[in-house]
Amino acid sequence: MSPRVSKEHLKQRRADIMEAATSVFIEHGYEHTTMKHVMEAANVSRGGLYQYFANKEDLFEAILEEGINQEAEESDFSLEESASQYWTLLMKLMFGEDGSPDANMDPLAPSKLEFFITGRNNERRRTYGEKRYEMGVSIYAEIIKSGQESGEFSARYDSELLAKSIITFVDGLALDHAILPEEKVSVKEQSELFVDYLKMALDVSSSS
Amino acid sequence: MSPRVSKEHLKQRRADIMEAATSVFIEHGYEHTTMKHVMEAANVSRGGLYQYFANKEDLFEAILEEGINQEAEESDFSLEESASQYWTLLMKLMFGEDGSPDANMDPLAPSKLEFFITGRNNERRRTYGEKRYEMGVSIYAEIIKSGQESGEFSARYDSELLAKSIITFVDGLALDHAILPEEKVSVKEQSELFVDYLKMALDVSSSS
DNA sequence: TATTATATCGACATTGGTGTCGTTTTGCAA
DNA sequence: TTGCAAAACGACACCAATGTCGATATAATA
Repeated sequence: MSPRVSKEHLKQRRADIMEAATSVFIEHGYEHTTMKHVMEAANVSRGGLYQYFANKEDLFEAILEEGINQEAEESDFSLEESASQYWTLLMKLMFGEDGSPDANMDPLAPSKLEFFITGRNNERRRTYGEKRYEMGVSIYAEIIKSGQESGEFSARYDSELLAKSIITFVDGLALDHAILPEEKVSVKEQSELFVDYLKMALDVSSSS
Repeated sequence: MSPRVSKEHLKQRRADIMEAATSVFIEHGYEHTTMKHVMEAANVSRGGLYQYFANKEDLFEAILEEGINQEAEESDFSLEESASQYWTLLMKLMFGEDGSPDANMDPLAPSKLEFFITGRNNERRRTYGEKRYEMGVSIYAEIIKSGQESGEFSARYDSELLAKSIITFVDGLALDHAILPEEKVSVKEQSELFVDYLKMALDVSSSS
């Protein structure tokens, strides 16, 4: 009755594998990475790898969840505490900490798209995708709604619909950028234009 | 020196295979369809199939090209002849013949997304994707620019950037709709909202 | 009708990836 | 130290898909 190694070590090993796997997924994409790729990148044997993850899907989902956790703690949000400035909050949510449009995209985004698109006929995967979508929509919608109720935003448009439009924009940009270089897509310029649009739709005139 | 069958027949057979293949791609998606699926759907033997198409990629590209041809001849455009009404033209281009937002999406769209995303590390495929993107952008940009020059549209925003934004929207919508049912995505409502936005950006007040 | 070019067929060898399982190694506790 | 539970290993059997190739069937010609 003695585990070979401490739980610490196990957690660490698992984390290491996930990190190595992440870079593999970034390089090859979801569909084209194989467990062998991961084995090599993580310096782990076949059997060793399968001890931690049942298969590629399991591994990728673990990485996805990990990502959610990280985001959650990074932006453990000033939340509604930073009151009144819902616009700033919205911008931070869209573009990260500095809150202004840039050309930085999540390097894992293309793999995520693959994962959900190619898995759209898989019940489990689709359900999971829906959950994430709803989650994303509700986060944006909540902020917008709060802003509208506080009077900071115009209530001309439905908050939920605006939230979905934001997601559509983000997804569309991620998709195009997954295939094309950012200059061709004009990521930054498109983002700025979209922000302009949001300002109109929400009647915000902030110049920051 | 006599072919076994007429060229007519060969064309026809090829077309039949492509049609059958299309429905297979729609059902299973690009990555998950196999040549065997196509063989069965098209009632053709392995050897027979490979006589017409070297592999799955070749087959899918043929379908893509076919699609472009069809679109081109469908909308062999009143073009700049239907002059002055660039807005109508724009709407037709986005939403098809009736020119108003609906929830109809190209059923092959999800497979197309797969094809380009999963092939983003393939030189040939990426180049092809870029060509199609540029093509799409230039079509929209041209109409917008014409409208701006004719005075029908405001020239406040760069036509190229607006064109890219349209593509981003369309792609984003296709992506989300590939995974989620259209009610969840609110395809029609989002489209209407986007059209509103375009009206603002182009200073169009048409109520049609 | 006989001939022949070739369209079509389907069996096959090959490939590449998966998940398992018996063996070996190793860190911790006694 | 020593014993052991389980972590790590890697060979292996399996499977699904691919592209090829020699054999066969058949439509046009002569």
